[in-house]
Amino acid sequence: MSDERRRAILRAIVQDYVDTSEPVGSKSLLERHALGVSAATVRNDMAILEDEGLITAPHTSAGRVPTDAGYRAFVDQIEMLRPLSSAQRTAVARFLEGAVDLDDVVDRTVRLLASLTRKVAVMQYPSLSRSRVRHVEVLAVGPGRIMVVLILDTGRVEQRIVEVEPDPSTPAGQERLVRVRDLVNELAVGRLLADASAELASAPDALDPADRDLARCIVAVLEGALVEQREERVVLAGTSHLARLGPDFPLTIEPVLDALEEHVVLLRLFTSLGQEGSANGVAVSIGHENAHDGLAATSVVSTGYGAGDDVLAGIAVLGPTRMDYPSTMTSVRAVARYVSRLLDT
Amino acid sequence: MSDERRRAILRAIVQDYVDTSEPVGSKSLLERHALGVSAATVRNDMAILEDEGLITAPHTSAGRVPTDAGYRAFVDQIEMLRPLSSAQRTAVARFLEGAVDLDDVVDRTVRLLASLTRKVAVMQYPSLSRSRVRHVEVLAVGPGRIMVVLILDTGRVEQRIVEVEPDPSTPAGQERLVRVRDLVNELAVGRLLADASAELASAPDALDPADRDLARCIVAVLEGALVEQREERVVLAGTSHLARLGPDFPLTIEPVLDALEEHVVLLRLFTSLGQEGSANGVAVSIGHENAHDGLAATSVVSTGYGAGDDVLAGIAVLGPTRMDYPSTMTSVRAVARYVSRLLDT
DNA sequence: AACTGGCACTCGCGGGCGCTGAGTGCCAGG
DNA sequence: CCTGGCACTCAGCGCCCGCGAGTGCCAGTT
Repeated sequence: MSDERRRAILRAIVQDYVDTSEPVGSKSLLERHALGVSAATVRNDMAILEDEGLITAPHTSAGRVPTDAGYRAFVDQIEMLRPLSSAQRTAVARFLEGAVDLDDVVDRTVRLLASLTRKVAVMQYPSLSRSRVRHVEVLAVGPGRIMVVLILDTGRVEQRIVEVEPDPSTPAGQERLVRVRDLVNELAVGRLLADASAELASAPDALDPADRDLARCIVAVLEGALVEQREERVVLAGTSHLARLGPDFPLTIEPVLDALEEHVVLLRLFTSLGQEGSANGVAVSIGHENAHDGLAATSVVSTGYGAGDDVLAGIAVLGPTRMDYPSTMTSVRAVARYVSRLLDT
Repeated sequence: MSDERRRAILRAIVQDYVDTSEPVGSKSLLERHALGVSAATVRNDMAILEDEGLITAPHTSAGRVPTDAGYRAFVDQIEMLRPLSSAQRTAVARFLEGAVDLDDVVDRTVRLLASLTRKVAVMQYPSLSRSRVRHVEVLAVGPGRIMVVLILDTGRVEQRIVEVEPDPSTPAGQERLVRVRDLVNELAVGRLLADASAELASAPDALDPADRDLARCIVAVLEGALVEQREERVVLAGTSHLARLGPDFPLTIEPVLDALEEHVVLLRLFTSLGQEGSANGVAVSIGHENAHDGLAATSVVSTGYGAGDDVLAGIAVLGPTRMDYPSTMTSVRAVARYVSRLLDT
């Protein structure tokens, strides 16, 4: 029956522990929060919370500290996020305003988020698979080699050089290139990369045999680019904030730094974004919930961003499990929205 | 007159301190090194070395520790570097062998160097200014816009989209593009980017007026790419090794992490490479010698690499000033040589 | 049944104390 | 110019002890 109160106590413990970074005991809890009960009652509830595995005592006769599961419960019961303060909001807008190109947007965004949250910020470049084709260009470079250039609406440009038969640098070859290029553009422009790729799969059949090989080759390049969405670049900032991780530094910071260097690991942070964890559109992964062992002492707050409705890529913040989840979630969400709006133009 | 002996003592102090990471005293020095003199003599010499600012005592009645200047003197008197052990050599070769493209070479190299030295490795992508032009392509993308693609012999591809008058997508415009492109290629292919740029500066004059604007435009793009050599990408690995920096972590690691995030700072590490500090071709920057304040507690060992004789870019290792300079220098030089050979093919 | 006040118990943390040992500077003698 | 010896310093370590925050449990109240 006192379930509601126990939730409140858990919430209070998490808040105090985040504030003070010291284990919190029944008495000091009452000093800071006006729960309507006595210390003894709080103690009893704490004992129950400990049985449930939500909090734990580092030593006998010390206060309690939330466990990963405790933070999880705390995060799950968050219903609404306060919006950013207006001062912060203008700071965000101002900082992002000056960006000149895509690289600059990403760079500024990730730095902004890092300094806003005082944690490590991670940002994925807009995903190829979710962006649309703006133009495909094909050109001959040297005998027997062509270059395929793919321009996407996010401003990304991908190019690849491939060998091809027959020699495209002859006049006849040139003509063929133009023909195939026009066809490809007609079919692909304006579509999602994935859709375009599917659409084009059947394209070679519509051509006369001489052109088929060439077209297949171009399609293969597009598909290659699609597959490489996994190899997306990831940018990060604010690693120095890791220095505030805990008192037992060297042990705890080392695996984290290692993890941050593995781009594969970083990209995996964003895989679960489809599900949209909380109702707020922000996903939180706490401590051991993280796939990578090196991140067992950290939590990741992530969300997606993108022009319009499409989720192009992910953006996240990484910090100690002992973090101010609500405000971090607010910051991540706000920055994601701003950058989305920015990319929309 | 005992100058030679004092040098030997300094050398011994540096070696012992690097090994033990504890201040070294006169007595323990004699236990590990067969200098032909007594402890008292060593003490006297130490006092002199301290007066010269090469060593310092953290507390009264503690041993001595080398200062930045002490390390400098130590490094300057190194004459030859031992080559890599054959086991290491095969490990290096094996690790780099599997690289599939330029990105992979850089990635593997920097990781290799980090794990070899157990320090942070920093590597600059091959510099544009030192690489040669392989091909220039120009194509119309949409009305009034052309795309200039620059292919370099290091495998890099740079592209830029620019607005141009008159409209190049008309048949006449197409012809113009081809004409100018052929001219540019004729003049630029095979040259260093810088040379090509200079050569092309006068090119527009040789064309009839209608083509001039277009040619100027292309030249401007080339020059833009040249200027951007400063914005070269830098890759790093092994940041987790920073955890072994010193006992007073948070204070010392934080500014270093910050510095590592500023690519401008990292690039500046390589500016002095022209001078070729030591006779070994490896440059060392110790503690406060570093331009950036955040690196005051670290030393940087750097050298250049590149296909053939040209120095394309830099590669470096960053670690605490208390490091094994000779072996670090050996590793850096060896890896630079291997990667140079690799790029030469 | 649920809450409260009280009580006995635990134990981490910080301060004070004294010893030890490595290290130093200096001096007188070879 | 080097050496052995001597007196001095002081950081680090181990030890002890008291404080105080925190706990669990129990008996009493509502």
